[in-house]
Amino acid sequence: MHTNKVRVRFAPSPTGGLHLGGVRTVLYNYLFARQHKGVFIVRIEDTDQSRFVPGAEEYIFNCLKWAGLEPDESVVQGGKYGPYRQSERKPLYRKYAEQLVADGHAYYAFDTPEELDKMRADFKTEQNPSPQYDQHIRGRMRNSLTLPPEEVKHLLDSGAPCVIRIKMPADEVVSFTDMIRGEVNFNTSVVDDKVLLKADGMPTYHLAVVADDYLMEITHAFRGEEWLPSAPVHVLLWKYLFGIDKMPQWAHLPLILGPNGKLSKRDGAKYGFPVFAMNWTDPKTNELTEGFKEKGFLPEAFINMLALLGWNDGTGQEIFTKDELIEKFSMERVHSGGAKFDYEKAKWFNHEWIKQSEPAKLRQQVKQVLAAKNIPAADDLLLDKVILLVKERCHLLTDFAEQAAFFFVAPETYDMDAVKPKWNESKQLFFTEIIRNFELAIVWNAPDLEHNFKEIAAANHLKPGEVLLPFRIMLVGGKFGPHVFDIATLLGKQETIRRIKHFLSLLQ
RNA sequence: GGCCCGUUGGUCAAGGGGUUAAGACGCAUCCCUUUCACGGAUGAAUCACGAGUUCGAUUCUCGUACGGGCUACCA
Repeated sequence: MHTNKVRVRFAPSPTGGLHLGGVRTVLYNYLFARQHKGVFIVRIEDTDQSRFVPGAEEYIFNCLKWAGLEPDESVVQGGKYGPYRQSERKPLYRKYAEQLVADGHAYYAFDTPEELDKMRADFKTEQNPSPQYDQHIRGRMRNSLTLPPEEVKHLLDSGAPCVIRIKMPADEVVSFTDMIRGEVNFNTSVVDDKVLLKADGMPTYHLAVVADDYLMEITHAFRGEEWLPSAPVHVLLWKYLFGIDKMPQWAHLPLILGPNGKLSKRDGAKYGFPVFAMNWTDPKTNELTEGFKEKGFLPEAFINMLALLGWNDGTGQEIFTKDELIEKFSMERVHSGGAKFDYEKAKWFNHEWIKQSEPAKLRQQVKQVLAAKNIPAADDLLLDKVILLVKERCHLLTDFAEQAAFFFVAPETYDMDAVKPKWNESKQLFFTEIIRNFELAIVWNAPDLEHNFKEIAAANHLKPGEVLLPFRIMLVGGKFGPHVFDIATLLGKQETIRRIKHFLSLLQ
């Protein structure tokens, strides 16, 4: 049954938007799997039924699809290790928990939520603000370790609500080797008796992750650093249940920090930059949180940026294609320290990707951006030329709306302040002459246009600079855009003349 | 509070006993460009602090400080 094939998994709980850190975990899983010709699995961790959020699961897969990080096995792709949704695996877990009880590594606990609250309140001191259900406390609680066997049997038989807790050893050192951090040690004396199986029969993450990683033959397990403190529980579970030699290799990824510590789903919209891969609408509040996709990011750039957030190949190279990442990524070169997310740098990555993309590659996305602003761009040939001309000044795909619009529709407003104060009779004459000259033009290209333009300017005793800016405003509406003669070329003879005439009429 | 993880410029970071301590983002100035960008150039770090090991520590060890995470019948 066991193979040597690399099998990794991303195990999200479908409770809301998929944020940066989640996508990066997916990415590292994906890259690792591809590099080792292994299998990438997505397993849905939906054991907490109270946190079910409709649509969240589908949303996650949409994000993965957009990012180009689709799994080989999952609820969508299927596979031989299913079901891939833990809620559908519910019957599998109980036997492992019971086995642990039978082996003396776990016990039944009958404490009610109220009793647990009371315990926490009673034992709370300044020295110990959050008392745990651990070896010091379990002797005072209602569980199969403290209750007489007959009573335990009675409670069990009568179906009294009960959980199964791991019985942490009194004083053992649990250690394992993390692929990023090296050897990590914990003393079991300070780890609490985590619940393994909940009263509703569902496993907690702790039991589920171990059982499913075993059942799905996971060879390498990557997750966020926030899981490090509970790693000893998982290591012990592996030891008790399946043998430590079968345990996957762990890598605890450094956290991606926001301005105030760990990025959280809750604060999704409050940072001034996106944290989710794609737009997420909370089904309860109907609140929309903007995603990187909708903000105007290219998936290639998004992935590239995420890969470099915590990893680099040591050469200084920053722009990587997905294939390059697959080839060069290594878990050993992942940083151990958390990284503060820098939105400016993220935009730089996107800019780089836009600049080096062929117009045809950007065409559909740019079309969508323009369509959203009701700007028609049906002519692909024209659109491609426009994209080529303006892409270097677009950091986000949405920037194309401003940078490309005037090629398709005449400006609605003009920066009059840049023209009017310096307008005079000779400029007026110059542009009427330009119109005549353009109307007679047989060839229509940038060099000839520029040549004629400057020659006429000289004949009118005008410096080119005096009339270049007004000309730009006439065509574009503002002080921006590519070289003005390139714009006129693409606009075409009729439209260029039309815009000059129109602007001249506005000046009257 | 306890436990765990971290700490090289504002941010991402290379380097892991002897270096002028890379590079990128951002910022500033300049060049190019009679718009805006692109491109190019230049500028900015006593490697958190204190001990120790050493001929020599940014690099190794230990403390301290600071930052972060965890401390639920959530993941």
